[in-house]
Amino acid sequence: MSKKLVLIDGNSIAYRAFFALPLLNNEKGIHTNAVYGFTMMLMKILEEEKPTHILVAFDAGKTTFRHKTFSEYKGGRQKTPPELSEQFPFIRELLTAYGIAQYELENYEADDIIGTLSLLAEKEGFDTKVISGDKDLTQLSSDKTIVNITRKGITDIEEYTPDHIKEKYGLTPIQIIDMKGLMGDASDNIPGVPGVGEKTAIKLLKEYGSLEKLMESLDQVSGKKLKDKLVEFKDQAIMSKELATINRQAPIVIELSELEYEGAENEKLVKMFKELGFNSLLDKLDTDVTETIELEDMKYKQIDTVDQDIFAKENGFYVEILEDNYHYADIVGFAIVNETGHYYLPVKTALASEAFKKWAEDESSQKIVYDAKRSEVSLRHHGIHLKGAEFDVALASYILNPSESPDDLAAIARQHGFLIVQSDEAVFGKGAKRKIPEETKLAEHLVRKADVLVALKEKLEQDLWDNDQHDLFSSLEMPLSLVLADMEYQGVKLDTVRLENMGEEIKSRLAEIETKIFELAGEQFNINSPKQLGVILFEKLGLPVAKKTKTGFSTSADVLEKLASKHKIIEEILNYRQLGKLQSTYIEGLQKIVNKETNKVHTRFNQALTATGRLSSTDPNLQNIPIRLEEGRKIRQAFVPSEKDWVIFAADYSQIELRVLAHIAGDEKLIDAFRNDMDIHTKTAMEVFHVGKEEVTSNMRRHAKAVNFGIVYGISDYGLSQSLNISRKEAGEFIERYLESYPGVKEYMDEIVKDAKAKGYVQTLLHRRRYIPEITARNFNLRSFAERTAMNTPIQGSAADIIKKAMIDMAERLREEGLKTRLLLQVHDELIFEAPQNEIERLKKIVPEVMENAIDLKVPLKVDFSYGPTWYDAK
DNA sequence: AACCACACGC
DNA sequence: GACGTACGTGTGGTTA
Repeated sequence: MSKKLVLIDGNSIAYRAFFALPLLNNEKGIHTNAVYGFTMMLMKILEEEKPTHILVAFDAGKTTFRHKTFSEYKGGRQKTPPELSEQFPFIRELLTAYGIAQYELENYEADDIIGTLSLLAEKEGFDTKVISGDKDLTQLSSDKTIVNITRKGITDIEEYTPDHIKEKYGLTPIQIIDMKGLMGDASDNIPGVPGVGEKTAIKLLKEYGSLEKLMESLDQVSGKKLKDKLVEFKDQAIMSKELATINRQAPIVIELSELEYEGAENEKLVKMFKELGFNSLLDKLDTDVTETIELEDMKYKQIDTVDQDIFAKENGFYVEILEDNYHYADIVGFAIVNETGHYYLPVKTALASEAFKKWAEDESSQKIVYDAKRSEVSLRHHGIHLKGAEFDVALASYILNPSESPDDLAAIARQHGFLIVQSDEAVFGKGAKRKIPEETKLAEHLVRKADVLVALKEKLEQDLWDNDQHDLFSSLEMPLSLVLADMEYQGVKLDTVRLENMGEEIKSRLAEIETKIFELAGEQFNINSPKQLGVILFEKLGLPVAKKTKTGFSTSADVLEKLASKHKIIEEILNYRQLGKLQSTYIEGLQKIVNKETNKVHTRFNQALTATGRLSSTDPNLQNIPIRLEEGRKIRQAFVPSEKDWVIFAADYSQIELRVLAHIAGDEKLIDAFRNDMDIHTKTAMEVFHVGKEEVTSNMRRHAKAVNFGIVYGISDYGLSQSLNISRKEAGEFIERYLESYPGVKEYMDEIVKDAKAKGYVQTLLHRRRYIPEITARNFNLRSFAERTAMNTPIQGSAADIIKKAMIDMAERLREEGLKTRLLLQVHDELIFEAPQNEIERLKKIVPEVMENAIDLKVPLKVDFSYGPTWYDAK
């Protein structure tokens, strides 16, 4: 068996983890982010690399042999933050529990230990993997040694093989040292040659091979300035190279055989993880350890005849369905836990029982559930209308922290310290192996879940009160789940004949385009393969390469559009892509999921997913049906009312996010613009370009629109530059001018960032929260991203609050007025209904009225609507 | 099965 | 001195 050695640069990884993750605390107030990140990284490495041998190297003292060469080495470095220093003992302890060797050596750095051991390992025929956050280590890369450098965070890595280095820099691994010698390294305070950066260094090395050879042939170097610098700083360059060179002959006493990895001591790890509060990592450990020690016997009663005695005023009620998609899925079992006891109800018993149905439909009997909508919809398929589901643990958890994404009840329970439930994956298995276990195992699992629901409710409800979010939960999200359940259950009717015809037409057009493309390319290939397409375009046809992805040439639409004038094939490919997308995602996609008997599609709205509070839609996603291009928009002709002589009625908020911004920021100009119902993009163009209304050109309006878009979505200057195809500098200037134009907005942006820093979170008009720990990050990008998030979330999130409120109000109004009209879909700022012809006149009044009055802002909300025989016509 | 590149909506 | 840049869903290709 081949031998595999993993060498980890301990200090570097700890640093990376510390700066990449927010400052987590465990219960005792000890900082744990670096330990957590380190652990995640270790778990990943152990799983992916399956090393036979492993070692973590640490830097020893402050000074090393390099300081003799250059006393300023690593000078000017900020000292290690105490929040990080205090975590090193835990990392050491963690490694001990993992049974992983650690090593440090007086006068040497971790680099040198790794360099020495990897050389030894090469001689002994090991395959070696080096893990670090420091690119210097790439000089160790060889055909036996691969160097992984963390890119962002701790788990995203870049793999440096000699080939990759060649591709990236055009250099051999050894030449990396020469490069450092020439360009220096600010972080280690290695001076290099002033004025020589990466580009110049690479150029010189490609020409002369090494620093020494370069110095021998200095007279041949082109460029007087460069030559002078090289002459002047020759000695400094040579010293820099020496500093950057990893010592591969360090006096190490440990032997490779001592590094053998024999596996972790799971019990120690479990104990440590618990102390550190790493509950989410616990179940990644060997499952028997965590679960056998955690779970004591759960006493429950299996119910074969339902009688009144098993119900109470407040009940934990768990409805189990194994499939992801709960429409038409089989219910697997039920559990009820209340003051009278713990009960497991087999499906057959429950569904055949009148008493059970009566209880489920009894509003006054309160149920604490996990995923109310899921439970409601699946019960409705059995003729049961679930009522009294007043506390949904999944929704409560989401409201408390929308950025967490627990994937089952056990995960939520664990977050709150309840370790009495196993994960669904552990009980049911995953992927192809997912199945219903034997009944006693199933029963116990379900009863545990119902049990923990009751415990969680108490905890979560208190947290909601503490955060002033109880109203958001009980008056918005809970009632909304009922509205959404109705929408999903109702479904949307498709004209499948129409869909089929469109599919036929597209199919023949695709075939034509394909023929043309093959002719133009001079050969046949898979147009859908970016890899093959790249070879054709950029190698065979020799088109200029504008952008590369990490796997090869980029062939994305924005790249291709720039090549359109260079070759006729481009236009055809763009066409092919467009039609192919319609065919595969929309025509075939919808056909795959439509109910063959009713011709309806039943999407699922995920109410507990996005960090901003928006909904999402899956199977099918009905929130991304084409509209921008006419070709695709026609897909909407296949969305029709489910009853004869009904119509589709669509109503959308006009500029809801910018109106929300006007309100939150209290910007007078923006408020004024909306009160006067101005075209906001034209208005913005007038302000940003300092022109009158008449002088606004379409291009100015387009730019202004993109800036408004950027504000709403929190994009960066880079993002804006991409969407407008302008330089980043220009984009930055646009944003600046925008903020000058609307000083109230500028003030809001500054305040909200400050506020987020102080509180650690931002919130929406209806108290939806989003925590933004990265706001204090030292890493510029991480922090910038966090700042944009802080600015954007209250805007987008409040808009989401408002439309959710409108949905609830709308459902209530339709009920009150006894209308047959049904709400079918929500697409972030619009609501889509199906309605009988004879209700249209009333809807024209009611819908805008309800939507516009969902909330009271400093500016009016404006709703546009339209209707027609298909969704397409409702435009 | 997991990952990527790409494309659709807001 | 570089980082890598609204979000979410689904598809086909590729690789493991």
